[in-house]
Amino acid sequence: MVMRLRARKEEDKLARREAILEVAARSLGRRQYARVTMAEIAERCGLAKGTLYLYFSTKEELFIAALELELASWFDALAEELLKLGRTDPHTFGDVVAKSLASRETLVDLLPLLHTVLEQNIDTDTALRFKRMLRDKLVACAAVVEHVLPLHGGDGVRLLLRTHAMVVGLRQMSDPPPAIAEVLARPELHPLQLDFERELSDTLTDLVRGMMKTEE
Amino acid sequence: MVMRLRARKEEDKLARREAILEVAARSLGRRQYARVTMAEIAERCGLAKGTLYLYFSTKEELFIAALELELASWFDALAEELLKLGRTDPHTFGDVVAKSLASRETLVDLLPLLHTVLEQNIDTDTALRFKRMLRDKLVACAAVVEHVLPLHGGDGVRLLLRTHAMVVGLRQMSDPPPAIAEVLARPELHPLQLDFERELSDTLTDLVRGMMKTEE
Amino acid sequence: MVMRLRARKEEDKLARREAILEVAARSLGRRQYARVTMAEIAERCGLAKGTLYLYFSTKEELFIAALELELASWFDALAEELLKLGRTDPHTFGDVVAKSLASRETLVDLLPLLHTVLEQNIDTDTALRFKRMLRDKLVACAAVVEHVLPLHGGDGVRLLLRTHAMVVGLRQMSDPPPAIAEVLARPELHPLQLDFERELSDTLTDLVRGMMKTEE
Amino acid sequence: MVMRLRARKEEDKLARREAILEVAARSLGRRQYARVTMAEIAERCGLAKGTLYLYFSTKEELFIAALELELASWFDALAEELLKLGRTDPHTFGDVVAKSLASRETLVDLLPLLHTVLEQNIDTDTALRFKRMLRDKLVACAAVVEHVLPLHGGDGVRLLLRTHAMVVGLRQMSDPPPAIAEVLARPELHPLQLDFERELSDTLTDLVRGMMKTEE
DNA sequence: AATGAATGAGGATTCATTCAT
DNA sequence: TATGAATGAATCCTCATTCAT
Repeated sequence: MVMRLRARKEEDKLARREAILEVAARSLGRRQYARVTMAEIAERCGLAKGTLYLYFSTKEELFIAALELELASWFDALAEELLKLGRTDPHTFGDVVAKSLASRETLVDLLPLLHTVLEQNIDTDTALRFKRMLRDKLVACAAVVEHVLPLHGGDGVRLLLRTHAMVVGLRQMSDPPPAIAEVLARPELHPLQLDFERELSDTLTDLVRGMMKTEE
Repeated sequence: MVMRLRARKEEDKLARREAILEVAARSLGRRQYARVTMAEIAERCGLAKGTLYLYFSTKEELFIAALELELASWFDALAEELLKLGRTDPHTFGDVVAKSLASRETLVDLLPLLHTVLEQNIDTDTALRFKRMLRDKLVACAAVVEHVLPLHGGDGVRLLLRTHAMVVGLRQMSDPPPAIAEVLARPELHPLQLDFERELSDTLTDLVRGMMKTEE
Repeated sequence: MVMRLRARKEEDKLARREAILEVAARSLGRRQYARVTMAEIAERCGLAKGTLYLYFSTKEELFIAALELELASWFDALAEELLKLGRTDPHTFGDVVAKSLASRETLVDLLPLLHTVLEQNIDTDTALRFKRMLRDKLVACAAVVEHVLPLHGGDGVRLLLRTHAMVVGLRQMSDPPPAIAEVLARPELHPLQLDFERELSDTLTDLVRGMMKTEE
Repeated sequence: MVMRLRARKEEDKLARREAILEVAARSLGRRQYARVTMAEIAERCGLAKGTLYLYFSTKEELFIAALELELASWFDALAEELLKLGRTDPHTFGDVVAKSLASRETLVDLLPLLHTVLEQNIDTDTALRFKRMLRDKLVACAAVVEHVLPLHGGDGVRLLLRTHAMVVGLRQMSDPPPAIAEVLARPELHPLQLDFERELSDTLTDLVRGMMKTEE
């Protein structure tokens, strides 16, 4: 990813902004946030360090913008997919959600940052904007969820928040760094191994089942 | 917490070790791992920085040992409590587990570190020892879980891992730093607010309900 | 101060040049030179950063030109005023000079830069031009000074140079940044507080008295 | 100046502290404060950058401490010298003061920093401590000045403050960087050349004369 | 002539870790 | 065993200046 031209037009600048966001998200991978340096991102972008700061005033702003983008896009995609699905069952629902998340590696990498580092270093305005976006998308998507599953009122939001929590926790358990993966490969440690998509799907299925049962 | 004496005997050394672990765990709180410095821990212990390195060879070893301690103790306590409980229902189970976790702040603070930073910086031996401990406790506790709840075989382990995942995710969502808490206090952002214990309890209840054998 | 039009004619360019100089001088205030950025000056001018470089090839050139303007204008004004005054006494002289400087904040802000930063970063040509201007004005003004005060030959120049030195030193002592001003407000630190104009006037009065021919 | 040993004893630490201060002051010379880097000072000390921060928490603290040291020592030395002198005349006084300052290059280099950068970047506590020291020394020295010269009450402090101002201004005019010195060497610019000690001495002589004259 | 995006050298500061005492 | 002074790599960010448009 090399960008040499000057982004003079507004649309070029937006494009560059997004390009940076994508590079940043991909640079993170499963690494620690602190290990990703602005210098590295800049280099991968083919830009100078200073240029990054033309687009984002701090490292945190850069990453929260990346998360914002990914998150909004995921909510939209999920809502659309569920809408196409129509009335459905817990198993299918779990599958669809798990698959949509498993295919969005960068989102899943970014998500744990939110509470871990980003929220500790952003200003009120940024936080407010982000949280509002989150709330809007969440509520909108929750309505769709309640449309395709027979849940109690308010359980759409609840289910999505639980999904969020589950994703953060599961991802960390299912995708260890190579050194740990090697250790986990030993037969006696087999019970500690998890497949992200499969486990998320199963968990959601069970969870939805449990949330529906209450109904009667 | 000030320790000035020399720990000459083996038992003194162990006591000091644990004292350090406790201080470390409490020092973390809801802060970023990177923000907790070895200097700070040393000072709180009333020890010199160098002394910490007599007991733990790196910062990561120190924190993983702290987690190990907390985790083992929790598994044991939970197993015991469930055993006392005997055959039970999803709701009670959820309550018991949630309460036992909510009362162990330090464990809950430490848990997210495991995959986020600790596993990225420890050597194979430490990892192996930790994972083995985890497996042992997990399997033992899972047996108890399957004893008190009518689950399918293997679902005890599964439920505990899901609980682990849930705890990591939920905690981060339910205990934001003050600046974010303030933002979340706005009425329109109310849906994003969560109470850790209550939400964990409810989620586990629903999850267990969904996992239980249909008792036909 | 916004300038949007293109400066096509030579006179327009000169006008713009001076407009920039004025903005620059005013931007400095009592701040550190390093804290005044070219970006800030450009913005205050309503110009782009690059445009500044069409008029001045470095930041230092810009500021030395600003100083040059202020200084020349001050010398001229002072000479004129003294001429109007005619033969006078030390006290009146001190008053007049002090008042004329106190009313030229930007000059007084700019003056300490000369030796502190500007002279460290300008090329020989600029230095030569500046120094020649200074010499010319200085000598001319000194002649007037010797006309209104009974000084020994050569003491006009000497007095003006001493005034220059005094202004630089006094200004820094009499106009501290707010945080320091607050500290100085304490009663026990009262002896360290100075009023620029008053102190300059008194000092010059005393100095002239000491330099005057003993009128035997 | 290379220091390799560890300063374990309090007195060693103090010695090292002062060694650093001296290196810092000497590193400044007639250069811009911003051009002196912590890295350079560290290297000249034969220390690591981090070590500097064990002794001074910021660059500003380092330089203000250096100034404090020099200033206090100068006031003491001057007071002592004047005391030895006993009742004296303006000319001798000017000579003594000028010589004592001319022999303290580092003090004279440091002095202009006080108002230019240091006071813009220090916290209230440091400022207060510094100003109190300054006041104490100033008042004490002023008493001696009034003892050796027939001045009005309060004129001792006034004279010393004027001296301070004069020093800052004169030094900058009398010791230009080489490039400027070369320019000033031209015959027509001769009036702009000053010798620090001589000019300071003469100015003080005249100033004191003027301050005494008022008397009658 | 004017723009402003891009540059990139540079600098202060932090902190886990080492090691002389 | 304990200390804490010393280390030095590492990182974020700034800003004067350039240059493609």
